[in-house]
Parts: sequence; structure tokens; C-alpha cells
Amino acid sequence: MRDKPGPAADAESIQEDLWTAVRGIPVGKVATYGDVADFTSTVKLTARQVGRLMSLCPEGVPWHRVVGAGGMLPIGKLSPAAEAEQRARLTADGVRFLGSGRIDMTSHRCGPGDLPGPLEE
DNA sequence: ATAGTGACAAATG
DNA sequence: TCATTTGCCACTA
Repeated sequence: MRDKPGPAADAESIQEDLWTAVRGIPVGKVATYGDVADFTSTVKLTARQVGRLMSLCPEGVPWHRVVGAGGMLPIGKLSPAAEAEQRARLTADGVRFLGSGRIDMTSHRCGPGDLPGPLEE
């Protein structure tokens, strides 16, 4: 190995795996940060880690399919415009919203194993 | 090194 | 259903 002993499994690898997991979310479905963190995993990530890395997510990644627990959109805290965009994209994907501005997780929640990502065994 | 903050989550009242 | 508190991990002052 050549290279310094950086942080366990370079952050690049983590991101790559993360994007793959997010991209594996089927259209019309959504996953929570905790779920995505569970899918990804070459290294066990926590919901916060996922959220933090999400800000770096490159183009082509349906980040809008990643929501908070219960279908809340915590993005509004960071960028109100992004929240509107996410909402519009999800609607275009066929996701329904509840009157409280939250997503109808009862029908769109993606659980571990329901994702065609690298988690398969 | 300590404290504060943040695209979160689960438990509690 | 909502508000509060605690745990989590990384970054910034």
C-alpha cells in the first residue's frame, strides 16, 4: 500500500458507495438518512454522516429521494429553495405528500433489503 | 483541548 | 401530534 494511512476507508470510497445506494432507490420511493446509512456500508455510517455527505453529492444522484425520519424535509433549514425542488421532484416521481408537508412514508418508505443496491447478499 | 453547531433518529411526556 | 432531550459523528471557532 502506498499512501498514508488516512481515515479508515477513504472518504472517497464512502461517498462512492453512498451515491450508489442513493442511486439504487427506485423511482416513486424514498429512504430515510438512517436507512441509507444502513444500506451503504462498507463502513457503518450514521444518519448525520449521510446528511453531511449529502451536501457533496454530485450530479446524477437523486438526493431528493433521501428524506428524514417520518418523511420530514430537514433541508428547509439549509436551503429553502432546495426543499421546494425536492418536493417538486418527488411529486414528479409519483410520491404523495401529506397535508403537513411530509411524505406519505406509509407507501413510499424503502427499507433495508428493499433496495437493489450493493446490500444484496 | 473545549464548546457549539448541524440535510438526523429514537424515546419520552 | 408536537415539543423536548439524548446520542451520534465530524467540522469550526
